[in-house]
Amino acid sequence: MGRHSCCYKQKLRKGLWSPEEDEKLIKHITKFGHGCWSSVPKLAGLERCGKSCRLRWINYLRPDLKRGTFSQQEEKLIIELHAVLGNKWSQIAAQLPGRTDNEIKNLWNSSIKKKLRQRGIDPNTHKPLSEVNDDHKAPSGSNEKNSQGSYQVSNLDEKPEPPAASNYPLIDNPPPATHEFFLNRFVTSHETANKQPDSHHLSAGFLPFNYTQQPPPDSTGDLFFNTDSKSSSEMNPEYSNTISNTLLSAPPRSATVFHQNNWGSSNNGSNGGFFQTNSGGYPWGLLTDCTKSQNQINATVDGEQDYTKWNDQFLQVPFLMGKSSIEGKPEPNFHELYHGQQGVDIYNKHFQRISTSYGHFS
DNA sequence: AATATTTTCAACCGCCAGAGT
DNA sequence: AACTCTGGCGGTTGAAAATAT
Repeated sequence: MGRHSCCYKQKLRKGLWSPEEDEKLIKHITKFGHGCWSSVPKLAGLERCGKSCRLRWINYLRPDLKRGTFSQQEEKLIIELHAVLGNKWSQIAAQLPGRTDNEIKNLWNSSIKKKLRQRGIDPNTHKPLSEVNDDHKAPSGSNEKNSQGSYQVSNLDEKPEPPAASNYPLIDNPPPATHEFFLNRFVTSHETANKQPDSHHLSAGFLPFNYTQQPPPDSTGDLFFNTDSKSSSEMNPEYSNTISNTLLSAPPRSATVFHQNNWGSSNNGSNGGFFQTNSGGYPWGLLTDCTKSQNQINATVDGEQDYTKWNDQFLQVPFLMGKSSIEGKPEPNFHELYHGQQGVDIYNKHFQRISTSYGHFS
């Protein structure tokens, strides 16, 4: 029953990765990108399944991970996001640059949950335990529900008493838990991203980074955000369809393999380009796909494949989820925000993948 | 110092959706 | 339509590390 095919293969190593395996994987991806993960083990000389390689890279080896302990600000943000998104770890991770969903999930399960309970908050509902279970009397700390039905959480590392010790409220003036909250929050907290002189902005919200101007005519792999308030039908589907494919990987930040200069402009020389193709540079990420023959993959190795590159600015600015009108736990609704209309699911999917990818690689 | 217990977190598992055949 | 393959996700496990006794 339904085990992943890779698990059937014999002689595949499991368990912790050795430094030698790490080195092989790093060398391979640094040089060739991951392409199709299922082909990585063979090409990299690893006795692992592709899934294991992917996980090792995403959660541990990719160079843009922050590592280290979480700051109080990060913990606070995780709690806020969890209150709205629930256990959508990948979506939460998308808002915390350099952090992985696995890392956040571990933090939540090992630490934050406990802290919240100690402060009388049910970590599942984010309501006082007294409301969740009549047998539990919530402490008279700083986490009481306010008049709007939300609660405030003080610094979780502080002792619950006295209430005045609350030095960072969870949400200053907590609105209902909808994505409007995120719109408001991030627009203000990242407003500098909107001050780029050449930026185009969304009227209904924002995507806080510069967009490409127009895709170069010969580019096939560029990310293209049309920001001229056109409807989705006006957005060139040829380019929009490339979004998910171009955002799966990021270049290494290591100075030895990554040069900012190669990222800044589109390959037709115009400014404002985010991604660059057809101009050599550093292979990273989705260089190949599973539909290519081995010869084509080899051609990639020889440097004939288009490379997708990330703009460093993009990597540093959090992505934003769109407003959702769905009641209860909302789902990101990118196209509604972005295009002002519904029914273009592909944009939603792209958005989610972008958001996730951004979280993974920033 | 030795042992027991608890915590951390890297990795795995199973499921799902999408794409391709 | 049914099947396979793949990537992605959230839940869970268990070895290693940290802490308590």
